[in-house]
Amino acid sequence: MPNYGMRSSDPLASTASLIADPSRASMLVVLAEAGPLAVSDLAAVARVTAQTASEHLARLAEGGLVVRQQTSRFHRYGLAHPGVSEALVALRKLTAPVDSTAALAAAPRAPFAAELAARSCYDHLAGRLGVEVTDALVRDRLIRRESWNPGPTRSGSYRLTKNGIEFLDSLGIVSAELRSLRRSFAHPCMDRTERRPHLGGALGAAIATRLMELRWIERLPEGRAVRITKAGGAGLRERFGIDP
Amino acid sequence: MPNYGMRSSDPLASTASLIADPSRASMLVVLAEAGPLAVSDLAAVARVTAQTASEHLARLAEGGLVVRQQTSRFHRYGLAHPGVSEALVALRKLTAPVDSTAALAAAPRAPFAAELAARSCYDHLAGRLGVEVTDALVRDRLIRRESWNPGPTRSGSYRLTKNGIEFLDSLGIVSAELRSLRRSFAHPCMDRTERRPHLGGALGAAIATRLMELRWIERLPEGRAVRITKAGGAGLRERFGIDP
DNA sequence: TGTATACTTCGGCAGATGCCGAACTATGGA
DNA sequence: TCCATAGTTCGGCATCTGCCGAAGTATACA
Repeated sequence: MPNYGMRSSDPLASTASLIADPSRASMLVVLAEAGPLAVSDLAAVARVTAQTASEHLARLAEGGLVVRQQTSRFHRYGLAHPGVSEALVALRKLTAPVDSTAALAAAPRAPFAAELAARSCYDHLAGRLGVEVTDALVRDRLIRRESWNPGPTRSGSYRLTKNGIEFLDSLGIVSAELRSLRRSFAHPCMDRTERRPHLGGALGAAIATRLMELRWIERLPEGRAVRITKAGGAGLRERFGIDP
Repeated sequence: MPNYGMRSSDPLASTASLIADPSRASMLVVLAEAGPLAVSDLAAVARVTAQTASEHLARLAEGGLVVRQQTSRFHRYGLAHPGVSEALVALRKLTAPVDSTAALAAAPRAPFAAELAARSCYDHLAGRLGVEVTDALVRDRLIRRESWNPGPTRSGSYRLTKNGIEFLDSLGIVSAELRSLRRSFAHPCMDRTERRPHLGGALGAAIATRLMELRWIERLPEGRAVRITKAGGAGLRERFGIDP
């Protein structure tokens, strides 16, 4: 935003401007969801080059939203404090019209079963759809579960295979940068209702985002439910081999 | 922000961008503090012309942050729902570094009494300084208390006198637009520690903002305390006739 | 020592946007 | 009926900033 005539720089506005960019916003969301990440991973998530991601992260760090953690040779950026994700949540609540009674009254009742079957877990898919997509990816050897960094919090990690890269690329998910995802954050996230893991982390988020872009799924105006569209049913059947 | 290549428009980012402009941010803050206001008043607060304010308000309304209330001939814009002010608060918490232990350790201990004496009450002055400034304005007949719209929530209202307009103008606070402030929002706000009213509302916010610009007071990195600078001490003595 | 990898900095381009002057609309009162 | 006031719309300007290619740094490993 231009700064005409000497305006006093408003801290509120400048903080908001850090989140006001789509690339930075997606980075922050993924950091809130998946924990500290490397620059290249965040670049892949935001679909920008490493240079651009680096600049964004520098700005976020200067603004105090993220911190740079130096572990041996690799940097990682993480959210600076819980207040950041709280602010993201508060902002997110403003996206919907939020006239709750009117929204409820206006909501169509028809696709109720589909709503329950497909949910989003903050930024990735959950519910039956999330589990089925994950199962399909494992079944077709597009991702492989690894006990790479076992521990109490992360029960494991998925690794993207070469075929998986090609598959996602054909789906328009990222591009060559996905290589960096290959050895990083794609972790299982236990589903509450299905009692089985679904794909979380940045990879899960990237898939969910892409399915939204393709209009295969649509976020419902209220809550976390997502709806599988007609095109989505066909697409998921054809490309993922699942029958939603 | 440019929208290169076809990026999926992120609702989180676009919501944040509504707050990311200093003019809009100040309008939202004042609306949260003082309730629904007319376009001209908000223009005065943001220090922009009515045209610009109108455009900003249209954007905010389209984004669902404010609503336009039509009362007879005069429009008023107000916050659409409480979530907006909650988001403002959440964002505000991010302005300070907030590494609380480190911030506390790094904070200089010297001007402690001054910190307590001067505080800000969201966006206007509170504490001893707030009360003294208000008293001085009343004493010099620059504002006059009116029981214009008495009620349980707003115990009254201040009205800016003609002398008051000139005084504020000489301080560089607004300009001729302050005329519109004259018949609107400048309400007393009970101070918790001083047990006496200080000047709240948009007028109070405008004064606080101007004192910040003049570097007469400085917001401390943490909390609501403000510090009276050396120049501020002299200025407040000379112009307001108070001895902080 | 040289190479590979991860990241950062620099320079320049392109598009978005805030700002205002001027003109237009709508409403209420002289 | 005409005018005054509040608000909006339009056009153009200036500036900001996100984006990338290219080049520069730093660290580990052969």
